[in-house]
Amino acid sequence: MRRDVFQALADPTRRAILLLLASHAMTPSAIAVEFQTSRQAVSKHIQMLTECELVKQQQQGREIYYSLEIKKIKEIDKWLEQFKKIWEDRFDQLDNVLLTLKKNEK
Amino acid sequence: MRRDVFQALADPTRRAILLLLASHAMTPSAIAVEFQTSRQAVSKHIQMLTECELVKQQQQGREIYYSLEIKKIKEIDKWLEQFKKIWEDRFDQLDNVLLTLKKNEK
DNA sequence: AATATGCGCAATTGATTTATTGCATATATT
DNA sequence: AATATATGCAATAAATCAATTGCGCATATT
Repeated sequence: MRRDVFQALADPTRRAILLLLASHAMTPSAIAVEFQTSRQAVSKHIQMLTECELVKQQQQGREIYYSLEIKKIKEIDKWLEQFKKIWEDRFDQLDNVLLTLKKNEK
Repeated sequence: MRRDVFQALADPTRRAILLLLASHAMTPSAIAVEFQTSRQAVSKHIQMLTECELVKQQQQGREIYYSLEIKKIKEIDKWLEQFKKIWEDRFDQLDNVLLTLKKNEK
């Protein structure tokens, strides 16, 4: 079973759950009422998010509050940074082109 | 068929292809030799990346060079920004805690 | 103590994905 | 002109995923 952060983000419901949890911790049942799916479906999504460590839990009596694990979100950002170097470089190249054009105007 | 950027990133081979194309444009056959999969499998991945506009093509004779579409990568970054606000806020809160502690020391 | 609620776990089913195989088409090479 | 190469497309099979259903267990509520 594939269980990495990117696989977790592939599902729109899971992305929505992450956004929900971003503002405050919630129980699975509370999350379920926000969507059209069943509590069990949400539970499955949460299970995956937990396995990927995108979400952490805190038990309170019989309720379990889930909240966002920001560390992992940062990992995605790290992966993106590999590309940021490139797009900055390309902007640099574009800048150079513009500079050359300006010089030629003179 | 789900065909969004996040779904495209879910597959590790596709992520690797994107990284490959980040440095320079490549043909499907050239990409295929870098991995263990067949050319057709790579072709399928590229097809999906094209549909998501993560990749653009440029035909040169019978060869097709694929290269990264940086715009779309930025879209992922935009999605992440929703969370960045939160984690910055939480750092602010942490800063406040530290400040309070320092004040109490005095 | 009996009942209700919140939750996880397992089995099942249907949908979606991934990789393979085989083929067709267009462009090079000989 | 014949052959080789680069590629896309379609059909199929295998793997994976998502949602439902039904269950059991622990914690609240009455």
